[in-house]
Amino acid sequence: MGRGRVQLKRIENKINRQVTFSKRRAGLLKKAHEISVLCDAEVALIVFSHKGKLFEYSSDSCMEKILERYERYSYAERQLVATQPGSQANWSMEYNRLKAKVELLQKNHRHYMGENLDSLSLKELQNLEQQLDTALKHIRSKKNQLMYESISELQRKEKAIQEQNTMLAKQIKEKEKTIAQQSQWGQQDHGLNASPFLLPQPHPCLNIGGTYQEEAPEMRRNELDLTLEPIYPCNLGCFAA
Amino acid sequence: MGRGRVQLKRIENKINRQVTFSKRRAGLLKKAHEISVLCDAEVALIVFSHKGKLFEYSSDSCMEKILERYERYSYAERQLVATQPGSQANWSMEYNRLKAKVELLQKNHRHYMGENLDSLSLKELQNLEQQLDTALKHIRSKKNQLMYESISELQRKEKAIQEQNTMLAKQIKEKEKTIAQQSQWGQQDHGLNASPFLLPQPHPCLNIGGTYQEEAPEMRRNELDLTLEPIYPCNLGCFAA
DNA sequence: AACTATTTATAAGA
DNA sequence: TTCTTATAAATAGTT
Repeated sequence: MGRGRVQLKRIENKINRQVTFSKRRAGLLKKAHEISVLCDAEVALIVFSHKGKLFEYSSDSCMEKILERYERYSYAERQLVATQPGSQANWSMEYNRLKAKVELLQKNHRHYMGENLDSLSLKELQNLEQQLDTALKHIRSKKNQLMYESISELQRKEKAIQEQNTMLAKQIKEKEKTIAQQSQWGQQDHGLNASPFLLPQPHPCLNIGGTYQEEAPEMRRNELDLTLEPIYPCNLGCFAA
Repeated sequence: MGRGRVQLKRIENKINRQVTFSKRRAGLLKKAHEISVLCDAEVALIVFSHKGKLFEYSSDSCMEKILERYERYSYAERQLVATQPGSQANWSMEYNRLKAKVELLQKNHRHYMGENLDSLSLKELQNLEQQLDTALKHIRSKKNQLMYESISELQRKEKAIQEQNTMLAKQIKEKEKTIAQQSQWGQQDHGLNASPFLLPQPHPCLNIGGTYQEEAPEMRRNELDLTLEPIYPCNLGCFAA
């Protein structure tokens, strides 16, 4: 794409290569992100430049999680390190123990993901089903709780702001009244700027009748923005230990 | 790129999402390959579809190599392991890596069990919910499959036994006929116990008309005992270490 | 699985 | 490096 057709071979000009790398890298990362969002896929992308610099992208679940899932999938089982003599014996044992643990956990995890079910009996499947069902209930309950909390919090804030608005509007009315009275009395006093708390925001309220003030909260409730997350997912910082 | 501008958000239509995934995946893999060739870069790309299918690309040096390089890079970056003297450095690093893996897996597992949900964000909860939902569907599908197989097997057996019954009943009728004939002819022969294949079970069939024989399999199909499992679920033997 | 009207990506130039 | 622009590629919607 660009002014000329491009041959699929290493760009020999160093500058050109660097520039192309820069541009295409950006494009590649962008596309990786797009497919992950559009198609709800889990994507991990790792790029080492010719000079060895690392660039990476991973969709919301963090890189380590994805790589782990990958390793589970393509188990190019690495050979267990042969037991070694002397002081390393303990290490080796401990290491193997951990490794077995990991394998067991991964196997279970696969089952919890609904994968590799062929090895399970009907009974085991029933157990698994029940467990996941329970888990799902907990998760949904927690999710609902969070959402309700968000809504409550937003409503609380909204109410507070609304009250502030009302108060400010009242202040303005009083000021206007005072001004009107002063005008009636034909006095030349300059009281226009004597309102120290007057903020710019409340101005629109001047045009609002009393009943609209009542309706506003209901009207706005349906417009609450529940997109609590930023558009660009950031890594969860897992696996930091 | 295409006939319409595209919003960067999950495509809700399942068919559309699948098609787009297919197309964009091809594009992404192609671009990954191009940048690796054009710019002499090392690229690893892992994509899990929404359904959990794996697609991957890695430039000439194989995936495992790149992932290893990645882990080395990111571990070095985080200065996870204090540099240790002598030959134990590698062991220690590897050991800690595994340990972290175990912790991560255990944490995940708890989430999959619907526990320790307080640390999760709304978005993470949503992801988890969806994943469990999918898993549950797979599990239930597998369970149903097993149950249907059980039913088929039982029906097959039932039919075989029924046929045997019919045959035996026929034999008995013939014997009775013979006996009746012998009686008619006034012979005193004791042929009552002369039927070596007579079993106690088939007796009820003697009272059954020919048409009922046809209906019986259908009638009984609904009485199949499907309580194949004991009520008490047992653990899957996970994580005994 | 093909077909296109469009949008995007990007090579080359500044 | 960054911006611009002409053009190649990718792809969304359609058939």
